[in-house]
Amino acid sequence: MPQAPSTRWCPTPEQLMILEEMYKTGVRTPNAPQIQQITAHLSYYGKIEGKNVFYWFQNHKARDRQKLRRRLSRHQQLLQQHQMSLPLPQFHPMEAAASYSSVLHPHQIFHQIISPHFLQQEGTEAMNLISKLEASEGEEDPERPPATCPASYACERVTVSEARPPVPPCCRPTRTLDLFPTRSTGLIREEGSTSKSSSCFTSH
Amino acid sequence: MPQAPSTRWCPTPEQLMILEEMYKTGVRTPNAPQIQQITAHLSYYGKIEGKNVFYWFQNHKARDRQKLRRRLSRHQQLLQQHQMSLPLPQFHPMEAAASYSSVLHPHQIFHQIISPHFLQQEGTEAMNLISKLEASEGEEDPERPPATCPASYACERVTVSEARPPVPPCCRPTRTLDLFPTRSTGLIREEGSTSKSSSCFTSH
DNA sequence: GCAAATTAATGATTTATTCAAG
DNA sequence: CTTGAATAAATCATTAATTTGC
Repeated sequence: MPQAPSTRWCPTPEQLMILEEMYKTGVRTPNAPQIQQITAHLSYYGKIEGKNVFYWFQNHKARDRQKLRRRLSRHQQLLQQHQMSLPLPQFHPMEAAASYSSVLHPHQIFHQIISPHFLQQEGTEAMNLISKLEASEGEEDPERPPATCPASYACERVTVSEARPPVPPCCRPTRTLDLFPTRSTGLIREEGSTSKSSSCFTSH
Repeated sequence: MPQAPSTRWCPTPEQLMILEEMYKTGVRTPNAPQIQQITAHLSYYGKIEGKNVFYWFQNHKARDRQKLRRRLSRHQQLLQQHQMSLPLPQFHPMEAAASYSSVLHPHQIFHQIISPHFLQQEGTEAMNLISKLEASEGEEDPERPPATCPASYACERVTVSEARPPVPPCCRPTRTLDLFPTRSTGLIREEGSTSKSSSCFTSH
């Protein structure tokens, strides 16, 4: 492949890595001299112009903000939805929230089966942290030798599993799965996409 | 108690299969309700808690990224060797950092070069910069729907594109899983969609 | 073949960052 | 400037694979 004209800058992995490092370090809107300098360094790894550097920071910063905004609005929606009654038969708050907008991919989430217990466990993580901090009494989960639960985020203790016997490996049903019904999908996007978190819905 | 305590969750093949399917489909960071739901379903196949699901996605995602990064840096090295002929006037920290392989220590790297005057950015100058830098063709647009990938890591331009189709029918266990929908959104960013195929399927 | 010894995977924790709100 | 919220990265720890000596 003769390599098309290549109308625009295509950062090499090294360049990208360096730029991201700088971003992490705090660089956001480098001024002309800075850009020059950066460009000079990056040019070692491949063709690049000052404007590329400039645009990169502009875009990166903007997209970062955008990402956050999205997360935020999603989160808010989630909170809001929690207070409303379920609009649709199968549309749960979380789904609605998660699937929302900007990304235009309303997909998400496996709704369907949402069992009743769903709505009651929202207490979660806050509780977790609190109990953790208070070093209260261990409730369920007698045997949790060390650190008890999930550190920061994680999760809520789902008690769902207790509804069913452990199912020793040898007894596992093999045929099984019946899974999720489908439709929705997962959310994708990237890591942050969904509203955040695995926890936290307790409003704050 | 003859039975060893078994300190950590050991996913059953079915659970693993389902989780991987979900991952492939795009699920990356399920939020609490989603985790609950997933947990509820998976609990049918064996003991499992919400935190296990949470951790699984965290780890899987992280290791996927890690894998990609590793591939990338290898690629970089190759590229570098190509350019290695260029004499270096002086080896700057950033270059050194960038050039050395996978696990680089992020912090510290750029501090020296940048910190000093770098952080004193002046917002207003941005516009002028464009002209200065000769930003002739106004391309990039800061706020753009994430149709593509968020500049951030995103494009770590992986050359390995592996947009895989939703779920190849042929690979689905016949009567078992019925997994999900599968609709790929193709959004996945940095991590390729692949999930590792786990080795744990056998035995258990 | 089969365990003890090693090594590879991967579950679980901890630590650092990021942006925004107060 | 500090704190809140939510990770992602780094790291620790255990389990499963495998290799190896008999």
